[in-house]
Parts: sequence; structure tokens; C-alpha cells
Amino acid sequence: MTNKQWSNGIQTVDEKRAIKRQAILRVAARAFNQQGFTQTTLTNIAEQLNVTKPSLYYYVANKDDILTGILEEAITQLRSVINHVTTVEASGLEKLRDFFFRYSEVVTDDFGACLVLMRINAPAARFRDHYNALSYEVLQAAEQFINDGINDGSITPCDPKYTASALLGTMNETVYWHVVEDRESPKDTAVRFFTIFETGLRQ
Amino acid sequence: MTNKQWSNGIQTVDEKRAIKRQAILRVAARAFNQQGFTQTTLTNIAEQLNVTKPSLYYYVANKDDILTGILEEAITQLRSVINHVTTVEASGLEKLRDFFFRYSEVVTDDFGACLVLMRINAPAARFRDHYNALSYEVLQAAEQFINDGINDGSITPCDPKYTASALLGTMNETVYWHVVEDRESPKDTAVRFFTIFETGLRQ
DNA sequence: CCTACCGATCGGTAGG
DNA sequence: CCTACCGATCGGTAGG
Repeated sequence: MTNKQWSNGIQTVDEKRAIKRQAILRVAARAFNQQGFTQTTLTNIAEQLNVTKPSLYYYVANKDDILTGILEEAITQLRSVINHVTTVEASGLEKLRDFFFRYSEVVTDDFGACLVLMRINAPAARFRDHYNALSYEVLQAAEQFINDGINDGSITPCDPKYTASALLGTMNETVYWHVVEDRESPKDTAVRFFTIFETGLRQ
Repeated sequence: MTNKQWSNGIQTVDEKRAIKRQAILRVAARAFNQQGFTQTTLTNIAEQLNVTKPSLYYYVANKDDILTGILEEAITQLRSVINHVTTVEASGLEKLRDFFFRYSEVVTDDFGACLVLMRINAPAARFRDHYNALSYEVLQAAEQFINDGINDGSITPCDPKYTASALLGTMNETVYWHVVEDRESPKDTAVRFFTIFETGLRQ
């Protein structure tokens, strides 16, 4: 019989494994984002965790498993953003703005950035399905908010597909910014970018 | 004494070398864009040209030299676009639009795409200087056109730096589109994207 | 322009 | 969790 108080805060073997696996994914994601998947060696990742390469294989199956784990984590986070914003009661423009902000925060995190960069990074072909499936959901969601906005009068009539892509392109731009160097918070950047889209260029 | 008519259309040894080198760069650029620099082997490039790997070394110094050659070609093209648009007599908005269109065409070509993708592709760190220097020039040019537009009243007051980055982010989006699959012409895509920026979202 | 080859790197495993 | 090691790949060169 397990004593609740006794076992409180004490981790089971499985919990310890999960935590260490998560630590590997985090370190790996950061390395992949900075050097690329192929350039990053398992020895390199192991060193940052103060262990040797073979030790990693107790927590992950292989190098591909690491990347898959990262991508799945990011996809879960992004799906949750889509679901949240979809259920909000607000105008289309407000939902689009909210989505833009939340998306930009997820996607500037190590895991989210890895997903976005993966679409073009070295091993993309092998992992493109992960990106493509999600990319479609994200575009669909953005399109939906734009259509909502056109219908409720908060957004000017436009091509929802291209508008969604232009917004995502700009969002992804913030990913590169924040991977390469420290800047103001992703949210602040997102606010500035979204304002440009809202206002438009023409006098 | 060289007979002009006689030598017309007949290539010198140097010309033949330059043409073959160019062919290598072109095939390599396409491969780098699709598979990434590290994933692309010299054997792979050689096979597409129906020669063996060692033959390439008659035309290029090494793998890095190939990429450097591609990047320099792209940089030359982009500088020429900047110079051209800078000297045009037109409103700021018109210059920005013209720049957007021309940039999008250069950057969806094999060489131009390679430059844009290189900012995050595997060997980025080693070649980042090439990208950064040009990226700065491109941003500066876009900012200049935006400032011109604000001053001549063709563009609504905005933050030129962020606006330039948002535009470039969207431009780069077209690169991914056209690298991954065939679509309508880059120009047509650019027209649609720019319209969104001109109009703005808010009703 | 090719055949043959070297040196180094790296993912992954054996075995404890 | 580590030491030791294998197999495969790949950039680059020798030498013709």
C-alpha cells in the first residue's frame, strides 16, 4: 500500500525517465534550431547533459526519435492554441489577433521553433508529414477566423487563403528573429507585426 | 591573330570551364534547396551531371566553394534589383511594390532561394555573413522606400523597420511555396500578398 | 575525366 | 550509466 504522504514528491522510475527524456528533447531542440539536425551530433547533446552518448539510448530510441518527440510536443501545444481560440466568443478580427499572439509565443519556444524550422531544415523530407498536417490545420484555423471577420464586418473583404499565408509568413519571421538573437518578447514583436496588417500601407 | 568570324561561337577553354562550373552551381542549388546542404552529397550532384565526383574538382575547389559561388551569384542579382528600384522615379509605395515584385522573382530562382534558405539551413553558421550583409542591405532599401512613401504621402505612417521585416517575411514565404511545389508564377503570388499589405485588414 | 583509395565523423551496439 | 568498438557515409586526393 502506497503511503500518499510518504511518496509525495518522490518520483517513480517512470517519472524520472520521463523527466530525463524531456531534458534531452529540450537540449536537442535548441541545438537543432541553432546548428540544424544533421550538424548536431548525439555526443554534442550528451555533453550538454554531462553524460556520454550511449546513455541517451536509455531514454530515446535513436536520433529520429528525438526529433519526432520534439515535433509531437510542439504539435500538441499548437493544437491546444487552435482549440482555445476557436471557442472564444469574439469578433473574427479579435480571434485572428489572439491566435496570432498565442501562435507566435508557442512558435518561438524551443519545441515550436523546431517544428517551424523543420519545414526547410535538412531532414525535412523525412519529417515533412508532421509539419504538413499541422500546417494545414493552422492555415485552416486562420482562414476560419478571417472568414468570421469578413462575415461579422470586423475584417475587410480579402482572399482568406493568401491572407492567412501572409500572416503565417510574418509569424515565422519572428521565429528566426528569436532563434538567432535575443530581442524584445515574442509577444511584443507579434503586436507590432499584427498592427501593420490591421492598418494597411495605403494612405 | 584571331579571326573574329572563325572564332565566333566557338568557346575558349576558359569559357567552357565557366559554363560547366555554372551548371554545377545550378544543379547544386536545386539540390541544396530540396535536401539541404549537408544531405546533398557531391556524388549526388555529379550523377545529375553524368560525371563522377572527382570530375567536379576540376571546376570547383570544394563543397563550400559551390555554396559560396551560389550565394555570390544571388547577392549580385539582389544588389542589382536594389540599385534599379532605388533610381526609379515614383512614389514610395510604387517603389516598394516594384521592389517586392522583383525581389520575389529573384528569390524564387534556384540561386536566390538558396540564399534565403541558407539563413536557417544546416551550414548557416559558416555562411551567415553572406546572408547577414545582404539582408541588411535589403532591409535598408525597403525601409528607404517606406520612408519615401510616408514623406510623399503614398504610405500611411508606420514603423518602417517592422514593416520592412513583415514584408520580407511574407516574401520569404513565397520562396518556400515555390521550392516545395509548383504554383502560379512567383509574380502572381507576390501581387496577391502585396495587395493584402496595401489594403489592411481592418474594415 | 575516371579508378581507387584515405581519413574522419558519426549513429548505433555489445557488454558490463 | 560507461568503455570500447563496428559499419557506413562522405569529402577530398593520388595518379593517371
